Amino acid sequence: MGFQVGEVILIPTTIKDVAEVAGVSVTTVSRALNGYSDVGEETRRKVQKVAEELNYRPSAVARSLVMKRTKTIGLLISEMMSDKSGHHFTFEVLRGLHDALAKNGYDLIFANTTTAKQRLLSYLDFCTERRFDGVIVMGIRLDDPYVHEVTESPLPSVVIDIPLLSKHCGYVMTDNIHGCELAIQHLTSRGHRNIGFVNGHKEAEVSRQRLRGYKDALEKCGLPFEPSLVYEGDFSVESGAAGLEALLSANPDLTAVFFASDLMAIGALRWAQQQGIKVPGDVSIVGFDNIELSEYVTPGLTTIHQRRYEMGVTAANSLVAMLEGDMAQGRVLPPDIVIRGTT
Amino acid sequence: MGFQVGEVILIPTTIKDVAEVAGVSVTTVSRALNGYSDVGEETRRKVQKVAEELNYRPSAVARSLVMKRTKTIGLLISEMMSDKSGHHFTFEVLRGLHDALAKNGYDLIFANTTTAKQRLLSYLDFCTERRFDGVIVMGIRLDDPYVHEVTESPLPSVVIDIPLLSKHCGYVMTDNIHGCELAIQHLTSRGHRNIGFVNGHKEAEVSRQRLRGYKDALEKCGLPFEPSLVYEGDFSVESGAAGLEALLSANPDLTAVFFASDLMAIGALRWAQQQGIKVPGDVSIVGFDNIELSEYVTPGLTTIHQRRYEMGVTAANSLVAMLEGDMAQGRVLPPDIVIRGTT
DNA sequence: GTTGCAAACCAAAACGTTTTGGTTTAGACT
DNA sequence: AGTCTAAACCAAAACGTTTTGGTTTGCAAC
Repeated sequence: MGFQVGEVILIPTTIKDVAEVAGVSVTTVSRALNGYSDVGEETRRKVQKVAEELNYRPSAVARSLVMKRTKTIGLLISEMMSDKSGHHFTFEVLRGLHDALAKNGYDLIFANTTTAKQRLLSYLDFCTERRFDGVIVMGIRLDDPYVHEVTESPLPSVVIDIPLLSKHCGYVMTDNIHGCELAIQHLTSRGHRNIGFVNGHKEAEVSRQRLRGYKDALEKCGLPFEPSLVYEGDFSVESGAAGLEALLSANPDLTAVFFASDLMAIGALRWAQQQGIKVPGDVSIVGFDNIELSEYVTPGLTTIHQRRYEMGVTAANSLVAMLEGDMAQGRVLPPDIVIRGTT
Repeated sequence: MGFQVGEVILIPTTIKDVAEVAGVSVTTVSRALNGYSDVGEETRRKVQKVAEELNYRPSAVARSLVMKRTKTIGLLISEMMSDKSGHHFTFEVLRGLHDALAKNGYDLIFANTTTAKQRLLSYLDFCTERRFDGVIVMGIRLDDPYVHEVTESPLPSVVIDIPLLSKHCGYVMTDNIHGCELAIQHLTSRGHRNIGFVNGHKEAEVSRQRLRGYKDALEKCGLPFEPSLVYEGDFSVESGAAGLEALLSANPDLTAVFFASDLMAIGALRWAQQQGIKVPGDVSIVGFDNIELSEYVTPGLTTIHQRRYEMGVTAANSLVAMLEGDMAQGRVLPPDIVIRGTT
């Protein structure tokens, strides 16, 4: 008897123990500790004292079973966001999620997509086994079939960076269209007319949006859209360098390039410096994300800031609201432009 | 009846449902699905088929209650590691932890130290309520009283970066002494004789070790230890700059400085460049950690690499081993030196 | 035609809570 | 003296599993 972990046996006090010592029923202990009104003041104090003395901690497991809610939220992250370079974006969102969830009494359980694969379960099955109250979905590729199983299920979910809205599925994302507009406007205001664009891979919804934003912004500024000015990268440092090289050789009169991620912009910046191309002298560079790195490269990277911590908080609060009966919502956060040395 | 989340009611199939449809007892369903031998082949197939059809997923909650183990590991991180700059170190360790735990069927639950504070519980009480099977402790200040409550309790734990070893508490850390030796040896091999040291705050065990390592290495190289060559920072970018400034003004003949973290080294590097001090021309810089950033600053930062992902994996495996009855262990991982442009 | 044994199955207890639907007691009102 | 009500308490059911200690059946061995 007791809680078996390894060779050790932990024996946490149960409500029964408290009841016996206090000389009342378990019902009374439960109701006394949970603040119900049908227990006498004296009895309540007695129970509290005994519970304190025995160091009683109600089992979340037992409670979850009978209450039919676990107060746990699953965090579904794809490798895309949890790989070696994922931290720049992911970590801050995570902090926001955690802080807001903790404030509401929920715990966050990691369940990156390998967890499920390890156990040969679909994400949804995994969530069902663990009886999560809700799920946060993050960095999922549009072509991942399992993710839709989750977002379409009745399990309440909030998706980050894909605008999926249904009865049980809300989302949070940055206003990418406006972000691109800020970037292009800034470049044109500095006199640039030939502005290239290096996008992320097209399995990401944000890539679609940013391409659209780039086009819209050009139009707004009265510039023509030129397909040869667009390069499809994959968000990585390497593809940024490759993108700049490709665009420059195809368009020698290019004077500025907008990148769909800071990591790509930084890759391009390094490549340019190695090639003796001056930034911003020969070519100006604007990134997207405002990761911490962008402040520390030389020259500092001009970029579009995403409120990552706030995205986490918003997603968490949105999910909690759904769990309390609110409608699912889509929330779009405004970006800001941060002007540094590359423009 | 059913699982209540918000207004929605999810009704997962239970073992009872499967039993009824398959026309057997719940005992048989349980034993059939869990591979026991006292169930006929035909019955087993029948049960499996029905379970599949009804999409049955055994409740981890109910199972935890009766099995007296939750297959969950708590992750205790202090603000120190989960603040805005924490990701450089924390995220990789996290990945290692998660990957290794998932492989063993354990889930990782975030419980940064604010979680507990929010709920007015000690960390240990929080762990007890959630009935974690074990805990990973990370980035805790030496002077945090609650952490010792955890590591001294019978709850199996593995601490990262503090050498606490007892019956139920193991640890994983980098060989800081050797790391410092690598750094100092590298600097002396380049002819430096006056080598300063900017340490982290002294509430961190790693700071103590790195100071010791710095001293030992000087001695090994036949150089005298000079207290005025040591500055106590706090691991932050700002304190790195302040450290370099202070050391330089107190010791004009300084030619190299070793920093206890990359973040501080980078702060110093930026400050130096702003002041027109050439790196590595006027002063050489070595950091510690090898965070991703250190590769991208200009010039690239020479630093001591910590195997962060491996630390996570090692800690996780160590904890799992303890849960299976092994002794708690202390494991020390070797550092490497990464030579880049600042030396 | 017992006895013994293995194979296949099952009823019930246990895990630690919350909640439902009571019962008991004491005092107030007729 | 009887009825009603409110306050204080409690027994038992429920949650969904695993496990213990069986029982039943059929067949081989004597």
